[in-house]
Amino acid sequence: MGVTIYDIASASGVSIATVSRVFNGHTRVSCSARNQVMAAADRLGYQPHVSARSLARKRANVVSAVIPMLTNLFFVEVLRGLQDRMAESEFDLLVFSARTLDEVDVQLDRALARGRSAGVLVFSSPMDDVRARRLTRSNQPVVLVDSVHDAFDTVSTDNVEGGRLAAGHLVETGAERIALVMAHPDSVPAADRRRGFQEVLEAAGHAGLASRTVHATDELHHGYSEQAGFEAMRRLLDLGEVPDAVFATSDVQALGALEALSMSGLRIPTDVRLMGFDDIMLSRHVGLTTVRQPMYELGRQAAERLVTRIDDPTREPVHTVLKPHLVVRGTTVESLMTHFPVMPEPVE
Amino acid sequence: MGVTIYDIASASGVSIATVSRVFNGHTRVSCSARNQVMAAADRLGYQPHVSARSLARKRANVVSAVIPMLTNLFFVEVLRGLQDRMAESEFDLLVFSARTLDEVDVQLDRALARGRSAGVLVFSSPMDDVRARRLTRSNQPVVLVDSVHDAFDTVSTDNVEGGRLAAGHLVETGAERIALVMAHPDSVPAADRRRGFQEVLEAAGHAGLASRTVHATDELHHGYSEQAGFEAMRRLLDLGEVPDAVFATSDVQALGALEALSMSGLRIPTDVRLMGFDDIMLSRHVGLTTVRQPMYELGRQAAERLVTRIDDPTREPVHTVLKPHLVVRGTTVESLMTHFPVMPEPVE
DNA sequence: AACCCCTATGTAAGCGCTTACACAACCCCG
DNA sequence: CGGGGTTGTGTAAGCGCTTACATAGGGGTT
Repeated sequence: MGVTIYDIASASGVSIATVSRVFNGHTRVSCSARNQVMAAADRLGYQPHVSARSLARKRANVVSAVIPMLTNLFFVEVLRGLQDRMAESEFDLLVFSARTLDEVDVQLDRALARGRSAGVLVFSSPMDDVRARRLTRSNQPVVLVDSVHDAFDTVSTDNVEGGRLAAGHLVETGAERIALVMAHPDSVPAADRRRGFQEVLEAAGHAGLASRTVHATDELHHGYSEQAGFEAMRRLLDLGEVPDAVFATSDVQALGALEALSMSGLRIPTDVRLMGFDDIMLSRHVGLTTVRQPMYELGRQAAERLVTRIDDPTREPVHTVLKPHLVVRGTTVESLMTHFPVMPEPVE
Repeated sequence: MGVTIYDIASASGVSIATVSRVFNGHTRVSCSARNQVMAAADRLGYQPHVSARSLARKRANVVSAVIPMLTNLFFVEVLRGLQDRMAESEFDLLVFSARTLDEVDVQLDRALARGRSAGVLVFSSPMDDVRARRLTRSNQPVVLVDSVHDAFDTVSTDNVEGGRLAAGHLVETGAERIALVMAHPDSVPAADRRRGFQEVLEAAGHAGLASRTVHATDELHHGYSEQAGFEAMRRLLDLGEVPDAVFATSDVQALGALEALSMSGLRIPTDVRLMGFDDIMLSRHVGLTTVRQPMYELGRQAAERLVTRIDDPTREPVHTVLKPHLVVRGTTVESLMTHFPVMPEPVE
């Protein structure tokens, strides 16, 4: 059924070792032997058997990516970066996506299965010690994306700085009663964003953020969903005082908040300025001001890092931190508010 | 480094065959032996070696998905359905995404590599005979999604019907000068949509569609991009006559067209009605009228079909055709036009 | 011509698992 | 109590490949 190196060997009059060598470029093989083998392989349509190879080499030519919530477009963008980098390498990409945060551990198990992959990318998953030990024990190269831990390579965005950018922008637009729609407090990125946000606000003499903070809580996604943002915003409005600016710790939440605000008859940005975090594709179309994470780059660099580490598993962990950027659109600046926002952007 | 069945065998005082049997549920094993093995495996942290297993079983526990253009949110939705179904099975999912349509063949090659996977899902790729033969020769279970070919299982949407729905809606809204933004003519789904569209238009006595048809051409994506839609719309407007309704064969194209229209100072839907096809997430937020493909379901069913076929490779190919639905929003009906559209929808 | 070294190749031992086959122990029945 | 059928287990032969080691030539050197 399948053409094996034995077939090629007998068809080209050499031993299987030579055939194998040809297909690995490895050792020196005479030109004539190489040609014979190539010709035979071509004629018979030989393809090396992937599993046999991984077994013999003790190394898979696949890497795993564990991604929570493919519903969040953030991950889609990151995934693209990942894909693009991986396509350039010898590795294929196994995607383990989790519908809920609880499922992450299940998928992590699948991803870590022995012989499964040469390395693992873990996205946006809080790294408690239990999980970290699991990763360490698996004895595989690991790269964390959008979360940080000393023991592993990490690629993430400077979330504190992102929070600062957001606060700076809102203050500049003259906002007074600034509110915050937070994700689940366990989310480290969200906590960091808040920290930077608060820091700048306090420095600018704005008090009372705490009383205007609501948590988007949905058990499944740590608050990172439109629904959760919507509900959080409703709760915020129910508090009585209408804020004149809202920062949501992610775009999906901001979109939910947007719905809630406009349902309450509030005008954006006249009555309330609104901004998010990430800059997913949608935000451009909706005209949402946000802090851009270089998502594609996050994915690309993570892939890069993993490939490097697979090559040399002994080096010290490297922590890459990418800079976020402010992207000002209509939800904070009246003059930028158009129903149909900007020009299509060519794809990265 | 790795715990093998040999370790478990000696630790539990049985032979490797018994250990293997325990881990495959397969043959009858005595309760006591089973317990011993389980205990030892637990104690030593045994995990079966994935590659060794595939090699011995002659069957991988992985399936491949070849997906063009993860930039198009359509595929993201389908991918989610796929993922969800696969998570329920024993199979893990290898994702081969292509940046351009040309890359599809490259990725197909990787996906078809011998021993790589138990089956392959191919998305939205025109099936010429060359490709079909490649797939057949690879001798693997194959399921086509969003494209059709007699020799394989397929899961797709009734695109002709979708085209009819679109035309019906536009005619109903009283449109007179109806235009079409097509994808590359090689795209079978787009051609089908056009066919249904045209059919209804002619039946309703509308002539001249041909002269109001432009092709979104971008070499890389068969016209399925915002940019291509934008440019096509510009060309359409340059023709002189301003249409009062435009149907684009996909939402991404429609979004590009939307930009072009509003840049020309045309009001939507007052001056020009606009609709797309797919109903990607974005469309809801932008308020784009469209014909909804059940994308998630497309993915799920494709996965289902593949799993079934892997179980029984001999059965006749099955062709599943899902029904599209009209989704009316603000870009065709004035009264539905709100700046910030609808309530967040819970995720499927 | 004896020596050494280098290159090209072959032989065979795995990699960790599945599974056909053989066999021993046991039970039921006549 | 012996024959025939279970049932549980072990032995060993792969699955298709990589690779350490051995070996056979073929120079080049002294």
